[in-house]
Amino acid sequence: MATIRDVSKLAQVSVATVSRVLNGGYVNHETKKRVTNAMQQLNYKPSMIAQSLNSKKSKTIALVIPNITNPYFSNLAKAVDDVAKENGYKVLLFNTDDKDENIDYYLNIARQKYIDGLIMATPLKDYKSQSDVPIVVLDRVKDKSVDSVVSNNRNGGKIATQHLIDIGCRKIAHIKGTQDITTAQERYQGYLEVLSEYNLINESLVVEGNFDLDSAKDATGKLLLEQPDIDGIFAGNDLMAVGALKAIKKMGKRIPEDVALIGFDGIDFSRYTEPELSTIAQPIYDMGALSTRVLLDKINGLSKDITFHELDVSLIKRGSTKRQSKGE
Amino acid sequence: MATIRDVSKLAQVSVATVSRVLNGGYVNHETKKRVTNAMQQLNYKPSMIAQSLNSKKSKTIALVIPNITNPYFSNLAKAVDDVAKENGYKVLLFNTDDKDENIDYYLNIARQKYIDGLIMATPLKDYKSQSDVPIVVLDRVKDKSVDSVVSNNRNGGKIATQHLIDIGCRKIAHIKGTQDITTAQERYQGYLEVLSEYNLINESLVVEGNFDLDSAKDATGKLLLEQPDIDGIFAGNDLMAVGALKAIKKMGKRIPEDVALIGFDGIDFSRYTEPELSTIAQPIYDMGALSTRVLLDKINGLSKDITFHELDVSLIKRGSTKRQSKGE
DNA sequence: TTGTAGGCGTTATCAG
DNA sequence: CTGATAACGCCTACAA
Repeated sequence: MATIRDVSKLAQVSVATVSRVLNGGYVNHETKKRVTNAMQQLNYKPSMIAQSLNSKKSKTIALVIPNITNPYFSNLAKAVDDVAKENGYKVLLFNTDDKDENIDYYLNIARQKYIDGLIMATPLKDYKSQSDVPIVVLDRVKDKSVDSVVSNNRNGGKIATQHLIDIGCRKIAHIKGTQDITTAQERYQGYLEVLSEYNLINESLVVEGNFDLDSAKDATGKLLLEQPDIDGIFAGNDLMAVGALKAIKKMGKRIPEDVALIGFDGIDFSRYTEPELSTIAQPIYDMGALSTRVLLDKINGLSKDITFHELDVSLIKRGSTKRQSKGE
Repeated sequence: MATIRDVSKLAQVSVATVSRVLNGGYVNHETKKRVTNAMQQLNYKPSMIAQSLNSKKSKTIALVIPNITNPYFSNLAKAVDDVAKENGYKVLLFNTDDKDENIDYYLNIARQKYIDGLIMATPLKDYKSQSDVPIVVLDRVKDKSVDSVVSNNRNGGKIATQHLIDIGCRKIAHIKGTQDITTAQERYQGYLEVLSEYNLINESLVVEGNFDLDSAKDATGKLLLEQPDIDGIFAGNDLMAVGALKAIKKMGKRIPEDVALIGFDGIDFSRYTEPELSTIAQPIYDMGALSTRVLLDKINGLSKDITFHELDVSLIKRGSTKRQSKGE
């Protein structure tokens, strides 16, 4: 590993000069050429570690997510990585495994490695942002003391529910997500709001799932057994919608003829089912990209004040809600 | 940010002593207590960057994958992260975006950041492993000069094909993956081997997909149009199997009655389809975990020689191949 | 335009 | 058992 000193010797200049050609300072054209030649001969690349030690910056950001295996988060990661790369930043992956308790562990590592900033996409309640590194959070509105990027979940819940009503559903169930997660609350809120407009609210139509397939499958199975006349289901996310779909089919009901079904997220695999799932698409990639940009701006001091971005969701109509507009 | 010097002052000892309590050297019990107290008061955490500068190690490994969005790789990433975390290592994410040309870029970053080792899960042809950092590759057998972890793709191809035969298929098509990828070649090989045993080989039954859904859907559509009597399809991976499934259904054929279908990988979503997909499951998590362990052993000098691990795949029978053992 | 020297935070060596 | 001090590789005044 060639060091700056090796280069300086070979080029017969001081290390300061080498450093200058590296970072763009005043340096004579000729000597500059000598230096770059030397660098190439030695295949010299500056040690980012040494640079970090005195700049206290690392040109890397950390992405904190509960589970990279979840398509929602892997898509997010892709976006973050893309934007980071564009700007010469690296991405350290912090997969919390849904263990929010360990958040301090990650925060400490961030400090110790001079991580320049964090993107937190974990549904963490509240952590005292005692840390001094810039942070952007996703999907958390509670505390407006942090920069955040969210999508309009409440509105999404409304759109989904309204869509079910539009295609003729009158007994609409909701498989809600874990309620300590704000996004789940909001989607539920949206659902309630629309139903109340139509005087269709019925508490027994709401069950809670775990944001995963199996919990939703079970819940839906029971629900359908108790109330066979349910004609529409809004699932809190796509994964649960798949679970619901399986339960519905298992009972011998047809989708969408007997029960219409809509999910939330707009994950790729919502297209894999039969029928394909209608869903409320979140601009996942955009959210990841935007939060990264916001973070980088923070890091580079381009933006000083706390920002709050809310992105729009959109309805994707597919087979699972495609009816011959029976009713209105 | 408290430094070791701050601690040393507060505890009234030299930095050397602080360093000793940190790394476990001889130090008097009393003074040790003073030091740890000081550390706590100051909320001192050693700078990993400074440590790295000294040791030329970073306690972080890099994971190089083509696309984190692909469930295969995100599951891999999870495994790598788990094992790394267990051992106090961090994971830097290198998402190549299928651009293998940039591999040098990543290799350089690795050098410049004193990355301790790399896990390469990209279907790269060959790169001169001129780098001196330990590397473990996944899914590449060509060159046995590198440590590698693979699964038995050829055998998987055989098992899949044999299974189709066992349930009575006689005209078995194969949607193979891009053939510059060794794993795709091997699966294809396995397919051919079994068919040749039964004298069932027919070149017109093989088409190439792009490892993604849509390409496979198109390919299968055409294939089925030309040869309506195909009664079994082995897809090169699960994603393509989903594509095939859609094409089959679109033609009004039943699965598995008219056409049986089997995929490869064992990705979660192979359960989301209707019927659920039979598949050859790779021990993805195990592969990721194992390769990480191999890498860490390399890093810590516990293993000096080049190792080659081949893991077994397993047949998962599900709805898409469930027949009333018609025929043999 | 170029060189010298001090500092970034730790660890390791070598005396005491 | 403890304390100076030199490295690690780079950047940045400060001088020249």
